Amino acid sequence: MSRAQTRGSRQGRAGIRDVAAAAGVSITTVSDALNGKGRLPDATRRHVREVADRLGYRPSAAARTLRTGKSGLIGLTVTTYGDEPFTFTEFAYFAEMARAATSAALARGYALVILPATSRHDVWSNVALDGTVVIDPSDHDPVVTELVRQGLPVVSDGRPAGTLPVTAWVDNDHEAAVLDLLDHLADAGARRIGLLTGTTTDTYTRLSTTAYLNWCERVGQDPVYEAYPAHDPCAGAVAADRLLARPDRPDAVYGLFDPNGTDLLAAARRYGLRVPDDLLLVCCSESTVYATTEPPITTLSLKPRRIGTAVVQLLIDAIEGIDTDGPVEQVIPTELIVRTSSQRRSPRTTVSPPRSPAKD
Amino acid sequence: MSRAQTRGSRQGRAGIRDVAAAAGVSITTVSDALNGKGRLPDATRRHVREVADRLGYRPSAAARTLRTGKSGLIGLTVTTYGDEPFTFTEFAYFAEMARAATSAALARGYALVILPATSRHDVWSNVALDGTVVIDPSDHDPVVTELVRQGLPVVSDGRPAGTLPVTAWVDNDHEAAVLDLLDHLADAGARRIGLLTGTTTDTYTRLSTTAYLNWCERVGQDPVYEAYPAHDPCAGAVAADRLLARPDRPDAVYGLFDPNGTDLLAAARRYGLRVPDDLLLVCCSESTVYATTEPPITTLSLKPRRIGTAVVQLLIDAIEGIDTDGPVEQVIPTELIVRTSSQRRSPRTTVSPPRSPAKD
DNA sequence: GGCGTTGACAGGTACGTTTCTGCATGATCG
DNA sequence: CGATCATGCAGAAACGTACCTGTCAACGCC
Repeated sequence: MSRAQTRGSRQGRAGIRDVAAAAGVSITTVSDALNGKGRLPDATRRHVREVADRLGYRPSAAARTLRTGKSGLIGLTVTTYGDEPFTFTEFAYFAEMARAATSAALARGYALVILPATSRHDVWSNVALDGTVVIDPSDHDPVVTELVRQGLPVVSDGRPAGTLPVTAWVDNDHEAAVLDLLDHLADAGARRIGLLTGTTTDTYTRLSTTAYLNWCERVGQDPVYEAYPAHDPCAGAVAADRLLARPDRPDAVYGLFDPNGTDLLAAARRYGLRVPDDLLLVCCSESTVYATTEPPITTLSLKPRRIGTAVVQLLIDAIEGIDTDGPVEQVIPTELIVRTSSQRRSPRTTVSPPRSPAKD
Repeated sequence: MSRAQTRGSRQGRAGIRDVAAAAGVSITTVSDALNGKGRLPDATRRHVREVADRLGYRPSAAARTLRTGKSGLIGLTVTTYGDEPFTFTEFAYFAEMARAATSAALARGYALVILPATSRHDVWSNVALDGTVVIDPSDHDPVVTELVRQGLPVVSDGRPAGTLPVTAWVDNDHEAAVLDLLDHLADAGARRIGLLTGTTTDTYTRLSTTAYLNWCERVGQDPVYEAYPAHDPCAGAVAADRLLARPDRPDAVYGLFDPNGTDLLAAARRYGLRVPDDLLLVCCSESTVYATTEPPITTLSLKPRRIGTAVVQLLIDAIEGIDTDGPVEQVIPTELIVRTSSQRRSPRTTVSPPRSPAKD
């Protein structure tokens, strides 16, 4: 059996060799013609392209990756709780962030691979990545360390704690956001502001909580807060209830996590507290449901779409060698979407307008 | 410069050659030792493994893929609206489905790549896929056709319309779900049930709408419905308002899309309609916020987690050659989560319990 | 003691690209 | 008119792995 026969009879996809043979040119010419490289007359280029189309030729991604060292794939690392990737409470944030990141990556010719932040590197080593986005990495994340050791650029969503050697990071200014928000509540007449926070040690929770404690110290208020494991969807409702059941019940509450708004609203109803008259409410959320709750709830948006886009842009810049020295930092402003729940004297009982389309 | 020097001085990752040299064995032995193949004494196996660890050896995914023809990557195709992948209204469903799919894939050693359902195959051909999950493919989806032509298994979430040659599909029985739901509303005393539906032609919308029309014909009710472009987050609120503003205002409404619950609730408040006394409400949603709205809203869950898991299992089965003839079909039962909004006479004013953890 | 048999490894090829190098051919120029 | 040079293309060497095909020793068997 000759080589030619072997080639010719290959079932499945046509290779670059087949195209070369069919077009009567060399492999080099085919590669150059299709990739727009080399010095070829337009006639040859067109001819090759046409033959390739006719044969339904698709270059092998694996071979290209092996040869060039670039796969066009970006890892999207999500924290896992138990067996499941990403937490329930992060849904809206994660979905929006991932959506923007996917979109930004595709626009630049990259695709996203969802990977868990487990240290089992058997999954990681099975996929050729050009770089990785890490969401809220822990202090000395072994995955990040390993990736950086391999020379891969790593950009984190969330300020890296400790000496984590990321290529770049994007984050909000969580302290400023919380302080601003607490001032807003105080302006609306809050005397004792409570906090619904998490027991986890991630950067977001930590920064937000210390910002709250600092604010309390500054204005001379005793901290009133309940912490619960944020990845447990039930625990939030229980913690909200506990917070409002305290003898030193707060007259305003900020909830750090997405579902806290409905949790707190339900708890307030149980205790006969009117919002915003007896209790001011704000929570950090990307969900649009809070525009149509009764009453609509003020939310703090972390702008996940801008974060997702920024993270991917920085990563691809690093991949494509737009080098900078030292980690690049980018701070995305938050947005406080003020609704009825945080305005003590509602100006008038307005008809709540339809949700806004959430443009950016 | 000798070859050995070239190898030795290679910056970056160590290759299988380096491991073989350092361990004093051949490349074959290293490959066999690490992959658990061949006939090697345990001593050699351990030795090779240890040397590989010491050198920080990670096999090249690209080379492995090129050699074996398997990449361990599964495409997750999402419909795009404009530039953005997946729609806003699908958030909770998509997030849960993707979460389950990711988890199931990882458990079997595969990773998910998010890809848009655009026909621009330049993105597709840049990544080596072992198979693809397609969410709600359109009638003669060119992407699906192309993938199948390449011999890749394709499993769709949603019954394929027309003669789309998918390997397998998973879906709910949407007709049965809608009929069941409408019966439930009728049992609760509804005399005229309205529908909030979409203008898109995807299978879900189409099947659900025709099921509604059939039901109306069967019980002799005039259909009362409003259709709107489901991918526009504002249009839902407007359509909900329009539906309740009609002269033949329904006394019960089913909303096909996730945000319809809050949209309808807000509209009902504008018109002074009490839920469930004046208006019964059900919507199709995976969101847990409907457990804590005022009143809690009955939802139809499509069980996206079970769908995501099933889709991935079927796909990997096909990839790994557990062949079957003809497309495999799997129907996942829906679940009607009955809450206050669809019970005309609420048995007693219960304290609404904390959200359930949504186990499956 | 010749002979299949089996264990333990080495050599070499193929996977399908990209790209470096090289070789003709004709054009340009001093 | 020979030297130089751009042009258009072909050959072949990688990229790093997996696996098929040996080879060589030791070993039991009649």
